[in-house]
Amino acid sequence: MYSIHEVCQRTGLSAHTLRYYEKEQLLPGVGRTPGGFRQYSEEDMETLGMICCLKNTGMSLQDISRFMTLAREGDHTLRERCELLIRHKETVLTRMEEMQRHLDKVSWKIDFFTEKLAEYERDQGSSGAGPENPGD
Amino acid sequence: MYSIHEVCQRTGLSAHTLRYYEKEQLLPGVGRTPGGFRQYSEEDMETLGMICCLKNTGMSLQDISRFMTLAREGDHTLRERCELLIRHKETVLTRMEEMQRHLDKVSWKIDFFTEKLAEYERDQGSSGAGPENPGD
DNA sequence: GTAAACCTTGAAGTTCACTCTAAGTCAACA
DNA sequence: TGTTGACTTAGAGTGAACTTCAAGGTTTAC
Repeated sequence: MYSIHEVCQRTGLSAHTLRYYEKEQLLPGVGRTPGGFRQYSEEDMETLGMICCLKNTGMSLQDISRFMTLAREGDHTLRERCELLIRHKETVLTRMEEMQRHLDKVSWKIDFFTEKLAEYERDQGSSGAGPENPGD
Repeated sequence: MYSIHEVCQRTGLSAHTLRYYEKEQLLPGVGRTPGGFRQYSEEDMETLGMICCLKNTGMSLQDISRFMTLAREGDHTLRERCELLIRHKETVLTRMEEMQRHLDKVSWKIDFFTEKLAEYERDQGSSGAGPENPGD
């Protein structure tokens, strides 16, 4: 059993965020001490691991909530969850390929700017104050 | 010269978004017809290309706005812009590597769920209504 | 036993990137 | 000349994912 503070340290999520996730049905029904403090079980920690996994690959909290609702319904939703994960993986792969293409464009721009910069500094050097280390 | 409608078609951005970008200083000073309608020049289109390039690689509109302000200041900001782009590229590469790691985790989860599903369906098949194609 | 640190709740506030609304203007066509 | 329909503006609204606040209850260390 872990306090909210321990869970923060293990997951990197803030206490605020953990309470928010509970409210939003991503991880409902977390246990309480007699005093009313949250107590996370080993199973809760595993669920949180899955939540972070999905969140880190860009799934919306709403979709994660739906996935977790299915998980709570039991093994008869295994096929649905499996298919959902496979579709999600494909989405992420597509997104990464797109990102690579966009990044290629940024690389071209860098080449273009580097060339333009070299030209500009050559002009500055010949007509202006001169290079800082002429005899280097 | 392009009307806002033509720019929408060429960039995939909505008219609302184009006006918003103008207001937010990403692309200020777009020309007007005598009647007050926006007229985008060839140069504006190039700037928009750069904006989309940065946006598509996840740069915030605030940072894009800063970049565009530098661009308007002239060639003496070339070095700064070049360095900025290089740093951005590194950030994106790091983000993509992280994403790949997170995606690997999703893949493991899929394997795990696939196995669990096979087990579950085997159990269902032996104790329940039986497979749908017993003689296949 | 009391003070400081930490927890609880519900609700309001924040940031980002749009997106929509209202009220009015402009252009093209019958 | 009138009527569509696309354009203009300022400003309000939206949704996602938190984040902060206020007011109070619980633990723990001295």
